[in-house]
Amino acid sequence: MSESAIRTRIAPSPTGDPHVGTAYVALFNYCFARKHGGQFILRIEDTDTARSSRQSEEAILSSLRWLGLAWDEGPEVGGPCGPYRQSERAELYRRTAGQLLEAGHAFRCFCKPDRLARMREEQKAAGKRPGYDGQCLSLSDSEVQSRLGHSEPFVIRMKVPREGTCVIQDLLRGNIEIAWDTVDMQVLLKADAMPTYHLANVVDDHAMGITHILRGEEWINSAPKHKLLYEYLGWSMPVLCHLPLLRNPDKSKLSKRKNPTSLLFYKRMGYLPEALLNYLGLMAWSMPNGEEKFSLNAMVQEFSLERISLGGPVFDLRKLDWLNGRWIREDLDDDQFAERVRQWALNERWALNERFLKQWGPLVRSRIAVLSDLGPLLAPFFSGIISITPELLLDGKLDRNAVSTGLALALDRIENVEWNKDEIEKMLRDVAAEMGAKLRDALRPFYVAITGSAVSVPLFDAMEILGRDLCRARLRHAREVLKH
RNA sequence: GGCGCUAUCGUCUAGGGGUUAGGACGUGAGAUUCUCAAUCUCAAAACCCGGGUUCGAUUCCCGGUAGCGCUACCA
Repeated sequence: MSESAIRTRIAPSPTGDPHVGTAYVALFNYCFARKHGGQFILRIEDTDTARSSRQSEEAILSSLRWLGLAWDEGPEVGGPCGPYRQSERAELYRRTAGQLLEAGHAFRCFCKPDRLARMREEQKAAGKRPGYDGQCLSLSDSEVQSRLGHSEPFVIRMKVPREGTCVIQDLLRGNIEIAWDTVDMQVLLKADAMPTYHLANVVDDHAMGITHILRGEEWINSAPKHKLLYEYLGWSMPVLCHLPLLRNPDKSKLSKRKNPTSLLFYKRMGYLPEALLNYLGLMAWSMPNGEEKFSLNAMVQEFSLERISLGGPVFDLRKLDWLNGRWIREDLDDDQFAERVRQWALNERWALNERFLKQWGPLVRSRIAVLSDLGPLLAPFFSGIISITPELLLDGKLDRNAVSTGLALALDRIENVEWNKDEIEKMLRDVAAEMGAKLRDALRPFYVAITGSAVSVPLFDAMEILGRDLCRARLRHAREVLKH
C-alpha cells in the first residue's frame, strides 16, 4: 500500500453537544492523514434515529470547522464515497446484513427486548457474563418463514465462535487477545432495519477505503466483532490504533458532569481554536523537541503515532488557560486581537466598536486567559460613575486624610493637565511626591476611584481613554464617598 | 462479577539497562513594574508494590495492586 493511500476518518454521532473528545480523536486522525499525504474523512453516524438530530450534526460540523480541522470528504463537502451520512446509506447495510444471513454468518432473532433484559439480569445474578443465549440460533427455516409471515419484528445478529481466542493487532498496544466466548452475538440490524454501530462502521470503513482507524480506547473490547465481520465479508481489515481516553480530574472518562465537554463552551468562553487544538495535541502526545506551544501545521509536520503515550490524560483547564493566554499574547498583534475579540463578541450577540477595541485591547491583552475575561476587566469602562466604598478607597497604606488630600490635589490639577497619559502620569507623580508617599501607595486610591478596583488595567492609560470629564467626575465621587 | 487497557512530580509529559530522572502547568519565594497581569530567577515536588533477568533496573519479563474502559435493538 502506498503512503498516499492512507485514509482516516472521524465518525461522530450527532446525539448531543459537539464533544471535545470528538475533536481530540479528529485531531489525531487529521494529523496522521495529513502527515502522510492521505485523506481525512468525516462521516456522520446517525443510525440511532431516536437520539440523532440535525441540529447536533450542524453543531459538530461547525465546531470542527471552527477548530480548523478540514476534512477532504464528508457531508456538504461530498466525495467519491458518499453519501457520508449513515442514515442515507441504510440500504447498503441491509444488503450486507442479507449477505451475512445467506452465508450463514448471521441469523434472525425474534427475541423480545423484555426477555433479553430478564435474561441478562439472571445471568448477572448468577455471576455469569451477560450475553445472548442463542435461543434463535436454532430456529428452523420453516419457523423463521412462519414468523416472518406473521410480520413478527426481528433483528439480525452475527454468529460468533464459541471457543478460541481472537487476536487484535493494535498499532500501539501490540497483540490483544480476547477470548471469543466473551464476545456477544451482536445485533447488526435493529428491528427498525437500521444498522448498529458495529455493522455500519465496518461496512463504511470498507466502502470508504479507510486504511487506519484511530479511535478511542473504549472500542478495544468490541474490536473482535469488527474483525469477525471483516472476515465474514472477505474484506481486509484497516490498521487499528486505540487512543487513550481524555479524563476528568478524578480519572474517569471525560464527562460533562465533571468537566466542560462541549466545544461550544470553549468557543463561548473565548478560547482560541488554535489554543484548544494545541492543548488537545498535548494530551498523550508531545513534540520531539518538547515545545509545548505549536500550531496544527507544526503538529502535522512532526506527527507520529509512536509519540502517543497510553496513560489516559487528565484534561486540565488551568494549563489550557495558560496556553490560551500565550496564544493571545504571542500570536496576535493588537489589530488581530481586536479583530478576534470583535468576532467572538459578535458570536455572543454583542457588537464592539472598533475604536473601543483598539484603545482597550493593548491594555487588556496580557491580562486575560480567555476572551470572556474581558467582561469584568472592562465593565468599569462601560459605566459613568462607578460604585465604590470607603473601605476600598482606604484599603491601602494611606489614612483617610492623606487619601482625601491626594484626591483634592489631583482634582485641582486635573484641569491644567494636557490630557495624555504621560502628562497624567507626571501630574500624579507630583501629587504623590507632595503627599510624601510612595507612588504605589499614593496611586492605590486612584485605581479604586477611576477603575473601581485596586486590580486593574494601567491607570494612566485608563484615564487618558476615559477622558477628563469622566475622570473628574469619578474623583469627585470618590471624595464624596470618603466624607461619609 | 467477567474481560480488556494502563501505570514517571498534584496535573501534562521527556527519557530510558548505569542520568544529580529533564521540561511545562499549578504552588511557594524573590526580582521588575503605576495596581494586577506579563516577564525573569530560585525552590519544593515523581519512576505503584513484589519477584525475576542482569555486574546493574525506574527502564525488560512475570505476578500483585490500583485506576480506567467495555460488558444495549447507544455510539
